[in-house]
Amino acid sequence: MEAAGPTSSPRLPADDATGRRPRAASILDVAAAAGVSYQTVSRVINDHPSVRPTTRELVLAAIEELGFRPNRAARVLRGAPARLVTVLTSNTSLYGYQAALQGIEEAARAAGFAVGVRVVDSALQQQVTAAVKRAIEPGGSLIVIAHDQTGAMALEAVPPGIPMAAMIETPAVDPGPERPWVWLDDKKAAAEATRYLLSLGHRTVHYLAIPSSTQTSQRQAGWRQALEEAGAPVPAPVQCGWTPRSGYQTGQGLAADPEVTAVLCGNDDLALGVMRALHAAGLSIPGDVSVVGFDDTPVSEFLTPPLTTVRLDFAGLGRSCFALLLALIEQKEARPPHTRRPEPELVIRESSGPPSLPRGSGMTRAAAT
Amino acid sequence: MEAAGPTSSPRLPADDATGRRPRAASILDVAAAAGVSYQTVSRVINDHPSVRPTTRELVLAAIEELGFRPNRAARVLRGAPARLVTVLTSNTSLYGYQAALQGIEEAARAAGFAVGVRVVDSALQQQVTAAVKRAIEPGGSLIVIAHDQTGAMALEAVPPGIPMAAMIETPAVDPGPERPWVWLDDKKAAAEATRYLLSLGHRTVHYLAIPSSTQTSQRQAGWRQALEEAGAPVPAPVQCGWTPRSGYQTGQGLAADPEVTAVLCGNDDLALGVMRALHAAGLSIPGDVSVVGFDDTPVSEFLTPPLTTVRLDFAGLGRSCFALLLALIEQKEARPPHTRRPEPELVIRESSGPPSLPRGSGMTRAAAT
DNA sequence: CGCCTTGATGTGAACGTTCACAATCCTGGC
DNA sequence: GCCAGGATTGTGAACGTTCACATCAAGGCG
Repeated sequence: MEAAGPTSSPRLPADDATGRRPRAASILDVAAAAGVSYQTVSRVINDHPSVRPTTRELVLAAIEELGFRPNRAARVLRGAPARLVTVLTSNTSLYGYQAALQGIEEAARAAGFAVGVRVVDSALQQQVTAAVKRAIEPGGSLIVIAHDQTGAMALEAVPPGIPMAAMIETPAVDPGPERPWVWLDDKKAAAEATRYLLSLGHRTVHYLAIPSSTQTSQRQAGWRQALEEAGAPVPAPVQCGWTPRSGYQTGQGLAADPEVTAVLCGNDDLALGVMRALHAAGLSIPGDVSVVGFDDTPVSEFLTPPLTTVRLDFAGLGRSCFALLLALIEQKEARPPHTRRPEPELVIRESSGPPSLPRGSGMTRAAAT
Repeated sequence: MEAAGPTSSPRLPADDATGRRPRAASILDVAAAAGVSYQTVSRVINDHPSVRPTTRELVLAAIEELGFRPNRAARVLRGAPARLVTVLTSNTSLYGYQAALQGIEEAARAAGFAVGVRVVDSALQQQVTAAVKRAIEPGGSLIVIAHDQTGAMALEAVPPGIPMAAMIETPAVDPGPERPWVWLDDKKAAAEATRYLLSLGHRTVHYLAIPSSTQTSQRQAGWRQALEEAGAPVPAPVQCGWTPRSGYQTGQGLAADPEVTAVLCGNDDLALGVMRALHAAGLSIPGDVSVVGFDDTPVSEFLTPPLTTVRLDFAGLGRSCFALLLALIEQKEARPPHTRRPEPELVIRESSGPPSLPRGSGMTRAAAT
């Protein structure tokens, strides 16, 4: 690390004798070196068919020697697509967002696209609109992560005509293939998780909601539907934030309510906070209360107890989303590829189990009816 | 979400009647609308002093009306700095990297810079060098996150002359202010955490190392130094990966070794895995083994038990790093601002406590001298 | 009153690339 | 040996911006 090595000069913009950064080699420099016209060089770097093989070799050698790389700005100025995707998101640290970004980056890199990130953190439509406008570059494209209110507003604010795809919350009705939108079907998954908890013998399941761009998310709708189909009582869903702290605060309330024996949390961070609060209140998991999360973050498997959760492949969704965008840009068939949607999957671990009624009776404390 | 709203057309690149995207307004359009020359418009958007106030108003009105925004590509082509920073990193999901990226993004956004992300995932110098070359845009700048081998290779591969700053591992000796490098001094923090554990009465502290770009990281050196100064035995450090799984696997070995009563982990994810393994082996934390991590990730406070850890402000470091880069680019005084380094801080929670010798004697099993 | 300075504005050129079109070179058929 | 016609190569222009320089009006000053 501390070896001075070959790069011993301080990294300052001005570098050579003239005090100017040495201009990068251009197509003209290559042309001169190869003894051809600049247009021939252009043809070579664009794989135009009618270049004599010997000429091509000549040019390629010159390119190699001069370390030539085409100037992206010039291409874009000329009207070429910039092979750039800017990700619009309200957050970069929450698991779902971060994993989505990772998936997009992977796919974009594989396709030779540059990736930009622009965080939009306002809740005011006007400011969001302005931020979206700033994010639009000539020749560029957009992916909007619209898992929340701000994201949905950003999606709304994207003007027509610019290549775009979006990751959205599960919609109530399929918007149809002409909308460049992808999502994970978490309604089904929420229902499955709820049915699973009911099947363990719980009388009902309480739901902790993460913020949503809609009044009631499909995640919540799936939960409700499963309860109703089973004839179980439907408790009021509890509105929470995204963070473990939010789950912790909510969990303190749940701990005091002996009716609560099973909790479905809108994400794993909430579940983590809930488990902490329950544990601190002297309740055992899953002995007294079962806790199920959403996401399957990398840590969930190693919590105490390991968390039962619905795995959501946000990285895969990000890759799909980019694939959709790419198809749109390249317009192969004018029909979006309708990429496979990664299926959510319930991962059963140790934070869920049969109830021991009345709660608290089990191994922890004496019953109190 | 599903409201068709004002944007009812499918988002396809071709949009208006001609099938071409409508060209964005240029400086010439604005000039025509305002009845001045294009150069005057250029002067207005660049805050050139000698424009008559009335003229300026005229131009600004035209800009507003046409929704004009200067074409970045054209400016860059002309030689202007692109106000673009590309973050080179080997990872986007690990906490330290992700928090650093977040900090950089915040600072960059505040300064009106666009942010690019480029993941370099090879361990081969040649491939890393090629990736770095590809990441360099005329007029652009670079931030290298060099917390690991790949990052250090990338840093090495950045040619002189392009504006760059880097986040590095704590160096053994201060490289001096002319290196545009920032870091968190985790040597001191590691020593502090180690002394803290010794002060609780532990005979020694075991260290689980995350991968490093150097043979022995300063984090590890701080641990060793604290042990030596206290005259405590120095166990062989255990090389681990980054993930909870890696910590879990290592933790299984530690659980079997009755000598181990205090473990210092290179990051919180390792600590999490270790705690899981110890717990699974029937050991109590901190009763049998104390566990201390590094990072203070958002979940650490809510683990069972809450994790004692060294808080590292990667987001703050990212902001500092960008500030350094910006100073370099703007060359105010040719002296880097020597931004304040966020200080690591030991956060004592419940995963650490006095030992109960011999291990397992305390409340868990019978003593055996 | 005319010269010089200063402020305000306009014109030409250049950044690096690709498109449209023109020019040149072959190759083969007759 | 000549010419059609494809293959190959070259020239001019344009993308949107800013720098360098020219122009023009107005004002200060001797």
